Order: sequence, then C-alpha cells, then structure tokens
Amino acid sequence: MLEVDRIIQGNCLNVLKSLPDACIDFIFTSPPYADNRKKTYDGISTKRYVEWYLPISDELKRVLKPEGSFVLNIKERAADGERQTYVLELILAMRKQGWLWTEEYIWHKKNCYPGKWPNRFRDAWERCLHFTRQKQFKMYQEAVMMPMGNWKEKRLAKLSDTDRIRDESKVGSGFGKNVSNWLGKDNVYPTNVLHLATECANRGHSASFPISLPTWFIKLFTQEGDVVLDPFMGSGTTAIACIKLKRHYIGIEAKKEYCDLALESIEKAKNGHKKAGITDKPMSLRLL
Amino acid sequence: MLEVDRIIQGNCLNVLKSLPDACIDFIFTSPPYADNRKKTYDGISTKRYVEWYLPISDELKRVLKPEGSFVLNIKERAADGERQTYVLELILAMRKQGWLWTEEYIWHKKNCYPGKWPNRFRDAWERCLHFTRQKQFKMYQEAVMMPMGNWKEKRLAKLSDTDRIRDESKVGSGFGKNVSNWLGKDNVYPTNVLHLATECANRGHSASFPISLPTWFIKLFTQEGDVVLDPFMGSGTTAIACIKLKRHYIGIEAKKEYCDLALESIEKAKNGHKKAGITDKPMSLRLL
DNA sequence: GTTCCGCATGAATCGATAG
DNA sequence: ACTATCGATTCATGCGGAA
Repeated sequence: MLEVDRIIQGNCLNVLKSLPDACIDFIFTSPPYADNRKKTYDGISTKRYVEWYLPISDELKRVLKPEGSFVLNIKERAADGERQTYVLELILAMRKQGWLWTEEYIWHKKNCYPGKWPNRFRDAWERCLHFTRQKQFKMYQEAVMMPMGNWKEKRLAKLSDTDRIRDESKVGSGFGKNVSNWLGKDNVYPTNVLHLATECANRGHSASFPISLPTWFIKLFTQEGDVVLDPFMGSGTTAIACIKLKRHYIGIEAKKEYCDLALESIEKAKNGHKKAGITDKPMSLRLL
Repeated sequence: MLEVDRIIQGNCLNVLKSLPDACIDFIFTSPPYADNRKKTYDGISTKRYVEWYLPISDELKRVLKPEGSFVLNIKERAADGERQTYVLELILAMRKQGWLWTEEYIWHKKNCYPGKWPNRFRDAWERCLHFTRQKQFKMYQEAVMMPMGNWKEKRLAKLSDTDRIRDESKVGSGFGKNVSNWLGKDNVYPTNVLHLATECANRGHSASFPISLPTWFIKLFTQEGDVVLDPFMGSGTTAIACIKLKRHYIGIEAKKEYCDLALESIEKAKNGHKKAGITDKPMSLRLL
C-alpha cells in the first residue's frame, strides 16, 4: 500500500528511500537553487550541486513508474558576471545515470522581477527539463490544448463591440457564451514555450513558481487518480494543483515551517473542493 | 587596415585566420546545426560537432575586441526520442577555451514549424548564447528599449483591430507608424526573451532567422560605424541588418551560391539606403 | 486604397519502409 | 543491426489576387 495525499517532513533523500519502487506517475519539482553565498542557510554550493543532486535523481528514477515523467523546473543564476553551468552539467550527468532528456520546455515569465543591471536584462525564463525513463511514456496532449493563435482576428473581429466587451469582462471563469462555443472547435496543441505570469507574493511566502506551472504539466502527464510527487514541496503549490485536478500527491519538505504552510494551504484547497462536493478523505492506494 | 563591408567566400576557419587580432566589435552567427541541412551544407555529425567547432570559436575569440560580444544562435534537434546534448557540451567546452558564458537569450519563434507527435510538442524556441571575452563588455541597453508596460491596455485599446494586427506584425525593423509615435514616452528595457516570427519564404530564398534577430543584438552590442562579423553568413541577413543600421560587416560563406544571393540582397539594401541619402562606398578601416 | 481570402511554406519530428 | 529516405501530421505568417 502507498500512503498518498500527505506531506512528509524530512530529508529528501532519506524519505525517498522509504518509498517503494515504481509507485509514482509523475514528478514535478523546483529544487533549491545553487548558491555560493554563505548567508543563505540551505543553499547548495555551485561546485557540489551535481554531486548533491545525483543520489536524489537516482531515487526519483527508482520510485517513478517506467512510463512516467519527471519535470524539473530550474534556472541557473548569474554569478561573477556569468551564467552558472551546473544545470548543463546536471543534464549530462542525469543522462549518464540512465535518464532520457526528452525535452526542454521554456517557462516564459510574462511579468518577471523588475530590475536593471549593466551587463544583462531581466531574466524572464526558466527551464522545465522533461526527463523520462523510457522513450515510450504517457502524455495526454489533448488536456492542454489551447484556442487558436489567430482566433482573435478570425472570430472576434466579427463580433460587435458590446459582445466583445461582455466577453472580455468574464475573465477567469472562461469566456462569454459566444466565444465559448468556439472553444473546442479551433483548439490547437501548444508548443514547448509556456507563457505564464508569476504570482504575486501572498502574505510574505511566495512560491518559486505559479500554480499554473505544475497544473499544466500535471494535466499533460497524468490522469485523474494518478500519484504526483514533489520531492522539494516548499509551500505546497504542487499539492494544491493536485487537489484541484483530482490527482493524489506526495510532498517531501525538510523545513517544518514550510510543511505547516503547505498543510494550511492544502486545507483551504480541500475545503474549497468539499463545498463543491468533492471528498477529501485520506487515501491508501494498492500498488499494482 | 581592415577591409570591411564585404563577403568573403571560403572555408570559415581559413578565412578567420587571415583576419587580424581584435578587429571585430561584435559577432553574430547561426552555424550549421548538427545533423541538419545535409543537402545544402556538409552536415556536421553530432559526435564531431564540438571538435569541429572549437578551432573556429578560438579564432573568433582572437579576432573579437576584448570588450566585444559574440552571440551564437543555435538549437539542438530531437533525435531518437531525446534532445541532442552537443550544444550543452559546446558551452562547457567554450568556457574551458576562455569564453565567458555571459547570458542565454531565448528566441521565441511565434510561428514555429507545425506537426504533431506522441511525445513532444512543436519546438518554438532557439538559444541565443551570449559569450564575451571579459566581464566588462560594451552594451547599449537604451538602443533596444521598447514601449511596454500597460501599452496594450492604455494605448492599443484605442486602435482598431486591423491597426493592432498591422503593428504587431512589424517586429524588429521598427514599429508601425502609430506605435512609433510613442517611442520615448513609456519605454522600458526588454528581457532576455525575444518574441519574433520566422520569415516565411513565399518567394525565393529564406533565411534561417528573421532580420529582426541580428538587428536586435547589433543594436544592443554595437554603435554606428562598428564592425560586425558573421562567420556563417548564409544568405546575408546579418549583413543587411548592418547596412540598415549603418554598421560595417564582414561575412564569411563557403558556398558561392549563397555568396551570390547575399551580394544580390546587399545591393538591394544599399540601393534602398542610397535613396534615403546614405552612402555605400567601400570602406577600409584603420585598426587602432 | 482597403479588406478579405486562398495558399504556399518553413533549421520539425516520428514511424515505417527500403538499402 | 544500422542508416537513408519518405509520407503524414500541423499552423502562424505574408504575399497575391479578388471583391
């Protein structure tokens, strides 16, 4: 049996070793960034980043189902005037470890952190490295289809101004009735570039990525009832995405402070779903 | 003296060796990708790509001025279900060679090649790797400032749909007349993500990248009168960008067919500028 | 002079078929 | 077994002709 829908506090590597083989459908995570500054308490040094990471990715490969996927959200920082190279080295090392580097998705941060530097512009993108164990893996492309690129021109141009304003005002909960009729007709597959805005920090604790990022990949690589693992859970964004998408989650987080924060957010998300008639009972899954 | 504003037909490495030290302000190129274009170029295999490339990049480092920049446009293919790794290896090798990997810009291709596959989406981005010789290099950030922020809401809202579409299509070589009036008012610095469409070759020959790509980087890293080198000139897109921006160019191209094509396009560009009162006399520059 | 519509064309990728 | 070639898939863009 596999206990799911829970946050496990502890050292990532140790907790992973307690999980059975091939029990996870999808792994999504954004690990701690490498950093040489001594001030950051948990920063892993640049030089030892790959060395620190490889035992973890080896365990991740073990717990992942053969047809599962692993998406690693990461971006090397600029230090001493250069981009650091540990991510490149990590990709090469993981391939030697047996992972397939299937694809590199780009998360384009539409509203990136402001700032100005003499030798570079604002960093508006991060890597979402897609690794798999096999060439054949599960992918549900239809789940992330989008309305056509030139749908504005071809469809909205024929609408009256009042219709257009009415439609555009209904943001978030989809579109107005007129436009919604077209959705599904002119949907196209997305590309490997995701345009997502970063979320504003709420109550001081900001997640490293918006919930739309794991949401997109969870839709793409899992079905309802599948098990998603985030070995560096942080404030629980991946878990909340799972709850909203009716996927099971397992989160690992070393710091109690973040575990508490995650649990609090998870409760809120569950309550939101309970009102919608969705159960939140703890689960144990039988392993096949 | 340095002969500029010319296309040199010949082997890239040999021609580079004939150039003096530290005579180039900026290098922009898109070399032949590995396992690609076997019909037109001699396809370089993935395994030998780094080995083939390093002598060239060594010469590029020699001819570049210490405070100059080198932007390399490249993207690895998917092969055998995986992304190829030779570009990652190239970055690491060039650093060992003495280059600084200063930044990685992303060229988001708005109109990427269509297609559908079971394991990936359409590839909509390419790398623009920024290398320098020193931590201190020349960068003219103001030259690429863009009208941004809430321009869509506050400005474009007043335009008709057709005006909007027309303006958005004119990327790179300036903006539509309406938008150009706003330049200088609400300008902001761009990010390291560029949104450019590839140029569809409806007639004749097509370049692998749109002219707006070298245009952007030439504005960013050079001033008028500076010397730009493209060691894999192809159909001459970089040279034409130089002419329009009043920079000097040196292009190297192995195939006569492409040299002729480039010269033809260059003549057209020069004629266009002659009408605008700009001289096109051949130049020799005294090296400092 | 505009606007609209048709259509060819891409630094693509996979899987099957052929040598 | 390994490489070369080919067909199928798919969509944003810009040109040219028509209305």
